[in-house]
Amino acid sequence: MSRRETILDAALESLEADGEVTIEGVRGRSGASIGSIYHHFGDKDGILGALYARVLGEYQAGVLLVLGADPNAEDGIKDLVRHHLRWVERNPERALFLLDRGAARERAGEEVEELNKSLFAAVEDWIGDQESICPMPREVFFVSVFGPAQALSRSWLVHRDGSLRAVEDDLADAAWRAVRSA
Amino acid sequence: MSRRETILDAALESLEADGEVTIEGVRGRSGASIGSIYHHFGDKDGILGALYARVLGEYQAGVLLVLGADPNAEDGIKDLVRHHLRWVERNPERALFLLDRGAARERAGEEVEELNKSLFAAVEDWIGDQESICPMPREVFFVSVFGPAQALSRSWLVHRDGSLRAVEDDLADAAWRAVRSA
Amino acid sequence: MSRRETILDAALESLEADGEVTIEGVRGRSGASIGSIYHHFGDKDGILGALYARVLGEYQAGVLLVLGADPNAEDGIKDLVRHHLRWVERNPERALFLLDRGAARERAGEEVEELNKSLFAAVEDWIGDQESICPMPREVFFVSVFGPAQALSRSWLVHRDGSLRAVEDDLADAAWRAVRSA
Amino acid sequence: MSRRETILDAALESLEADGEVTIEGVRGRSGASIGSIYHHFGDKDGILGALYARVLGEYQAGVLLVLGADPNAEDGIKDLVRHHLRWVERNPERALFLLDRGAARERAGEEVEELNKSLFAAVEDWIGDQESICPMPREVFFVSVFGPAQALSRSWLVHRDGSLRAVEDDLADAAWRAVRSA
DNA sequence: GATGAATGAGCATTCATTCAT
DNA sequence: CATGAATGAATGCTCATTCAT
Repeated sequence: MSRRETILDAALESLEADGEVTIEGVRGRSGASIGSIYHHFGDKDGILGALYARVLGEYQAGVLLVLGADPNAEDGIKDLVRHHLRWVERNPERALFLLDRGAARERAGEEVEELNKSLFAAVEDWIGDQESICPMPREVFFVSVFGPAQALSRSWLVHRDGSLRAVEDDLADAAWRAVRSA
Repeated sequence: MSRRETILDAALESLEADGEVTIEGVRGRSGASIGSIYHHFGDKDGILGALYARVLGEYQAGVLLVLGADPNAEDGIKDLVRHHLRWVERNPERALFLLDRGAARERAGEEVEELNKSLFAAVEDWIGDQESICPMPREVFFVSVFGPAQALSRSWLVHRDGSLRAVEDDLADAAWRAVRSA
Repeated sequence: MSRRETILDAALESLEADGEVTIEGVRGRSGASIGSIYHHFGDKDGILGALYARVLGEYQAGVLLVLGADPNAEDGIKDLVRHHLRWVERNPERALFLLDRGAARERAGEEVEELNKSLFAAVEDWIGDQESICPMPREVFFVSVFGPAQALSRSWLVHRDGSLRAVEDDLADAAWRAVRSA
Repeated sequence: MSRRETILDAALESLEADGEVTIEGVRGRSGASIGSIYHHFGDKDGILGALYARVLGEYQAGVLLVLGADPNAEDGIKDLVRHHLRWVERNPERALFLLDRGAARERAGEEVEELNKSLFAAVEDWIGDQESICPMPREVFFVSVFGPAQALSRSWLVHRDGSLRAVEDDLADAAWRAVRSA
């Protein structure tokens, strides 16, 4: 594995262990020198950006897996919501990172743009012009499907009581109602 | 105005100006000494908590105003969504603070509990057992109504391009579809 | 002695011992904490500026002493040159600091302005409209008197071979010739 | 152009652009690798020394040009002063480098020794035993001619207000007075 | 000759917090 | 209630230099 990857792994470990990423944490866990870290990432934002891209990629891989099964509209929407909740519950620190770091996203730049673009494309490809989906602006569609799950995830990430499983069907149903036609 | 209020005002100014709250920033803007600040708030979390309570109170006052008109279910839900989007657009820094500081909420403790409790009560009072609302767990209802608006707000707060006005009706419609019965 | 003065003393010690001023050096020698240093001076430039003002003040005190004797033009000019060379030889590190830190002067700001202003005033007060001084722009007068001594000092500060005493009379004579009338 | 020259050019660009020379700056501007830079110059002082020699050579070339016209003592002295001021005004960054880096001169070693030796020789060759020059130690003669111009240049380099042209005749006159006999 | 990944000591700075007056 | 000097752990970052390929 390349040094760059090793450092990024260490950054992820830092995130999971400490809830934040510090250069010292990355150095200690990666075994790389400070200089080497800066050689590969420029500055801390460089690490955060690369990390954001990686974690986002992992999350989106799950989304693409859902779509890969080519479900009908209702099943797809509901599965997306369930996938979101389960991924958050299994990866709480990564979820917090993705949810909180609007800033890191900026720096991630191109790579994240690419990821989002291809995800959007995949989703729209899947929905196509299904009549069962109520026509609405794209961003409204996205936040209608994922917004409630994100809000619930955020709340759970802070309190961590109970399991998101208990409400995933209710939330999936609500998301489907929000976007279905008629 | 009491010293305590003056300091809290300064904290808010700091937040709007710097996007964050530091003791030094509050000191400079309030004219109070560091010692005085600690005397009144104990520690930084004390300030953040009080600030959270104040800003949340401002936001909720708008919500209560919407409910005060005692609208029917559909109009109420849609107005809540519109109110959310408009408040965010008018108060971007406060919105960011409310959206990002799940942590501050913890420390705000009692005061915020009270606020939320009375808001929840007001909302449930208003909804009552209206048949036009699909039965679902309370938290699912809340995130279904506010979650999409929050997600869209967050995205807008990062990019700030265009106006949220353009999509508020679409979003209000979707929220209503999500929670209405059949 | 005030903490501020103690820190400034330590900065001077650092300068003499290491030829440069570092925060760590000042901390170690002053016994003050890093925080205290920053409390009093804001940042490193703040220390450098204050130090510049202090050292400049020391140097100028000697100049004022020369003028205080109210010598005639020729003796005064020559004494100023000799004072310069002797002060440099006795205070090589401070001289280097004064000679090299055009930058620090900037930050010293007001205090240095005051010092220079009052020195200029004292010098012009002394020269008055003596006919034995050739009329010339003020800055030309100053660099004609001090410039050669500064250039020689700088060279000596780098090599430190021999003593400046050996040439002080020649230099004093040349300075006098440069500014005397006819 | 040889790699060595390319690197030296880049160092000069770095100097003019950043006011300092860093390996990274040189690398970026030269296109050479870090390893290559070290291969050619040994260490940073090696670059600084070579740069010092080059810039000094450029400056001295102008001096030699003045002397090449074989002027009488008065015209020569005055032209040297004027040449100095004009060169500084046209090459402020190089002038700062030459004026400030007594240290670099050390490391420049032989090459600079040669340059200075031949310049000194040229100057003494020109002055010869002209009776119009007041007898004085060589170093006193040099600083009497160039010292005031250097001091004025240094001041101008910091503030950069106005033009040195305005005082060049006054300064040339003063320099001539300083070294002429009787 | 050329490359660039790796090194790590060293540096300035931030900031929440304490406490004697 | 108010003041502000003092604290010091922690952080991000720079930069000359080495060396295996």
